[in-house]
Amino acid sequence: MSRNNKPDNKPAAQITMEDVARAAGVSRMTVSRALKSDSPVSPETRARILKIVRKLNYVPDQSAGTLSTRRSGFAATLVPSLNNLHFAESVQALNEQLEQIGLQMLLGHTGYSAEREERLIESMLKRRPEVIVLPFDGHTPRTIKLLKQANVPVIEQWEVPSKPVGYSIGFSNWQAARKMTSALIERGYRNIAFVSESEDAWTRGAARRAGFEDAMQSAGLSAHRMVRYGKPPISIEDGYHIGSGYKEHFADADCIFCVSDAPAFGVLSALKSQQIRVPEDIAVVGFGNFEVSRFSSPTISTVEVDARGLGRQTGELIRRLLVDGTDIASVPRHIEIDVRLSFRESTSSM
Amino acid sequence: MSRNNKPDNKPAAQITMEDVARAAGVSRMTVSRALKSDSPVSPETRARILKIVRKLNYVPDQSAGTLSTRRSGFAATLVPSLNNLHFAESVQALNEQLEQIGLQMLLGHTGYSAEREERLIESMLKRRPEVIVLPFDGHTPRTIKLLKQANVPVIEQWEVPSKPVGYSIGFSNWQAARKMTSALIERGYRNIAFVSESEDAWTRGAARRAGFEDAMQSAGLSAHRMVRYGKPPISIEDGYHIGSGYKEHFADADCIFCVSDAPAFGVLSALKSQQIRVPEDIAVVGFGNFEVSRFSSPTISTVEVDARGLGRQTGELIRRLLVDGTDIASVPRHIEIDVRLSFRESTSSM
DNA sequence: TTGTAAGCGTTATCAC
DNA sequence: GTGATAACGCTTACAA
Repeated sequence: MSRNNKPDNKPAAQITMEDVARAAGVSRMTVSRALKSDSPVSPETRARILKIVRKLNYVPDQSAGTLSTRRSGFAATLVPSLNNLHFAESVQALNEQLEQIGLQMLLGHTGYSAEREERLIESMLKRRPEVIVLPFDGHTPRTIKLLKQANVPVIEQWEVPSKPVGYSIGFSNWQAARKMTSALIERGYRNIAFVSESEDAWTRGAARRAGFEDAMQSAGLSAHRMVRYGKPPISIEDGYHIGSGYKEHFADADCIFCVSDAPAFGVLSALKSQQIRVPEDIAVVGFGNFEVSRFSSPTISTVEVDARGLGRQTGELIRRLLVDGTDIASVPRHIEIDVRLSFRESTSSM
Repeated sequence: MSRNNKPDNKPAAQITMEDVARAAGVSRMTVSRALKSDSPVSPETRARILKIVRKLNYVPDQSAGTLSTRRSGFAATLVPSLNNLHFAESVQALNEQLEQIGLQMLLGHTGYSAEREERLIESMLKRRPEVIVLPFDGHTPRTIKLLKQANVPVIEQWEVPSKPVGYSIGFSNWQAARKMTSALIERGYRNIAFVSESEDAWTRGAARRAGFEDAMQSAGLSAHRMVRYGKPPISIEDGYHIGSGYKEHFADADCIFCVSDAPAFGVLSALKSQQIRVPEDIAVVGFGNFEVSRFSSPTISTVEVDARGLGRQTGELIRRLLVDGTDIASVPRHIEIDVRLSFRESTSSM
């Protein structure tokens, strides 16, 4: 689709370095140097130039700079969805780091779709990002090819990829869910149900589900109580809907393990409105440690994941990879994010 | 801070249009035309060129394109914080629209700081955005100057600016809070307290506070029950903290009106843990209609704001401004977003 | 410390 | 329908 700003389709002339140079009676190069704090320019000329820069409100055109230096200053960043405080927080923390490094984030959301991810990457590559950050949720073969050909560091987040494209930062969702499930079994729960999205192929939600199944089967228990509902990201409302079907889904269950805190809160809400007591009648467990689960009543047991920390550490990894003076060979290929189980009021201690 | 990818500091050579042209036995221009669907190229040559493009995995460098066409394809977008589902949803909705128009979002968060906003705008202007979207929370004089000089459409969101820089889309926070307060008074509440951030100068939170005060005073009631706590964005946890000081703050109040749903949920949680009944002992009201307030118990009365709709309509406004074929003079300078009061269980109907 | 010249990779423009 | 040439605004590399 074509765009224009002016009816006559001629963009307004911009103020260029040449204009500043002329006004200051120097060459473009001197202006260019005056704007870089570490370049050799006499203090007087620099002062004079900067004064003119301010007077003319000159703003350098970074497209031209990029073309010349072959450094875009972009960090391509993909998230599954912003509509999830976890991802939003990690993006915000990462963005704060990027600003310090002098990188501008290019943000896109995949909507948990590998095809959308492929399109986004394709379009972002036109901007020549210096690093690519994306969630590990399974990529298309073409995505992987594009990533490798981009010839810049690739960082996969939120998982421990079996076949990493480049760097990775995260934790094993399978392990985490398995650990929580085992802990629940240890606390005496036997008929645990699992709540997750309906279309979660390749997502980390599916890994959690598999971890749950493995833990149950290893303990000789049945993992047949599976409720699949709602497209990713599964919401509070989806959880409420599921919880409203208590008799159908959970009549013989003693615990409901949800793929994230959002549906856990919704399930809790639905159970409450049916006068079903938590944890006396049935326990509810989430995943992610969203703020809401610390203040609901009862508070929700969950798997604590430090989203801000993940974002911040991603930024630090990028700094080590891109900023001068680091031995790139010494940078770890994977950074493990700790998760811990947090038992609160929605499960009984038994 | 300087960056490099390679130890030798020489970026890898990229595949250029020239490479494709050579392989296809045509000139660069023909390749360029073949890649634009609406340019005149014979079907055969186009097919041949596209085949080579795919084989070489050629990705055009948009920096060069931008330099030539003077169109960056960027939409600078600022939000106060992503750590707020409202903003996150509006950003996501806007981003979906932008993709259709063929614009790439440049995202930054101001953290409710006018100085940060100024720095962000300054840095984004280097990318020559074709449109600038930002929250109305009061700008520095320099920010306003920068915005005007940018010579592109500016869209302020979430308020009805008294002195708009360009276009605007939103609603009057003052009016909305005033309306809710009046409705609460009509329902019999007299000693209403207001909960808001501690440092909210220039923010929309302050406008809500002022609307509350005006409504109280107009009704001959005292607006002295003000609790200010937590930096923006005020969180669930801040609300919990405030609610925990029930005796200190709310002993003689009959209703707590919170500047957003997040602290309202926190207040509710704290009251519950002190065995204070809502709405029997005291009512609680929020602002924004976050998902959580529809599923808490009791459900929270609030001012409904359609964040996704605001994002979507911002995108539509941009389309009208930038896409060919629209008479720009016919585009409204302000788009009003409807808000409605939603009374739920946390207030009694009286 | 400053300047000159030659690109960076693309597209607008004008020929043919 | 296709090509040659000249920008676009900046920085690298080298010279003075």
